[in-house]
Amino acid sequence: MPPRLVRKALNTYHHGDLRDALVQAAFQEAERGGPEAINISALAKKLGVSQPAPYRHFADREALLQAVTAEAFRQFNVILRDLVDKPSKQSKLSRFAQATLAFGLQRNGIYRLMFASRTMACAPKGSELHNAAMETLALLIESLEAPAVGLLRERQALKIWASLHGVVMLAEQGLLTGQVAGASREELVEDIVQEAKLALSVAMKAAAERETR
Amino acid sequence: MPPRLVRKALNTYHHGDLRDALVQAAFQEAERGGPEAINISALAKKLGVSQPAPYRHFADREALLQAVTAEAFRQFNVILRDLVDKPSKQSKLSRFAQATLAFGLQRNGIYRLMFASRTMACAPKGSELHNAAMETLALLIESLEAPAVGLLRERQALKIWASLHGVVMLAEQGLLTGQVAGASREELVEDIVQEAKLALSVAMKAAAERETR
DNA sequence: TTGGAAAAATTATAGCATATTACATTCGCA
DNA sequence: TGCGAATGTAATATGCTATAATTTTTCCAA
Repeated sequence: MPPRLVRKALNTYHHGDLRDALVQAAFQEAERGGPEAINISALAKKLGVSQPAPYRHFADREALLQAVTAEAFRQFNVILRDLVDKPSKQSKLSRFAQATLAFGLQRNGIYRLMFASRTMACAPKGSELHNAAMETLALLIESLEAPAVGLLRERQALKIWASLHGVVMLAEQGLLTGQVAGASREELVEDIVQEAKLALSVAMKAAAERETR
Repeated sequence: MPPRLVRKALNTYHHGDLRDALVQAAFQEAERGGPEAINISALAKKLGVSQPAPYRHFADREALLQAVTAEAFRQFNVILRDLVDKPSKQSKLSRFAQATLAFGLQRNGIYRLMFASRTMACAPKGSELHNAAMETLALLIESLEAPAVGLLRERQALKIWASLHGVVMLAEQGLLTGQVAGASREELVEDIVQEAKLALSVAMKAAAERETR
């Protein structure tokens, strides 16, 4: 992809790079109020163009949401990649998990766009969006730091992913009762990490025994 | 609650029981297309009343969604209650978990209304809606069939709830890759159940040892 | 260098959904 | 029976998505 040239808007008739500006502005809105907060008309006004102008760049609202979601995954994956690569006392998995929790809670509008909107559900399997999400999963699998034995790693990763996602969603819905049964949400996530590690090592051992038998 | 009298609509000016009819009709729509599919105007037309009529019974769209969501939780809790009480070979927890998965996938529109919409997130703590959700959690805790030791049970229940919710959501978003890493979604859920039982018993044993020390 | 097609805006407008206001009808009880 | 509360209607405002027809700008090829 060649870098998009940002042209100056001298005459204001042509914006310069409306497409990118729309994605950025929509991202901000979603950060505040989630997917519902993305409003084509409002964005157009904010960027100083007429209401129909955005439709030059996106077929419809959903197409804009897709672009914003893809951008969100890109940012999220960069955060996770840095975190997984960084040396640390804690395990990679623990860092991945805590970062997901933090992202899900602090940037919940964006998180919902990524994991709880129709946009993702409608993204077909080979799409850029779906691939971006699979990249997140790949990072999780990597952070397990376990050898590939059948599909044990992948399967465990999916369970962890589901657990983390569930914690974020339930917390945001106010269904994780205030004290989270005597622990913070971070402790709950740490629990999940430890249980998962245990389960994975047990499963690996069992697989190894089946092998030698 | 006294049973609501259903009056016959003779003159068609007064519907008879528009409030209830709206909730039922909205429920059907949500079952098909999720929360987004609930459309006040369309419901009014379907029920043969004018567009503003629904507003006699619900302050706004969100109020109707709340009523539908409460109804959904009631139905879900009845299903779970029957299942948990019914004698069976499988454990109560396993039945609870599989039923949640089945409900979440087969009646996904309703499920999203209950667990992935702004409606629940906005329900304050003492509200009917929040209480209905807490009743679901209580059923899960009961299905653990474990003695109360501190808040271990409750904490484990929250983790299981999160996992199940995560599996449903990821599956619906197409993020549980086709084969679910070599297993069906049901097997994945059974994994979760077994891991959780193990973790709970380990935690209980540890707690008991701390006690006697 | 310029002329014309493509790209990127604009104005105007249609359509739909939520919601409010003012008015009409029916119900049920004193 | 008659009056107030409940429930409905008609008319309308507002806001958002989206399209059509038109205008302005860009940029490339002759």
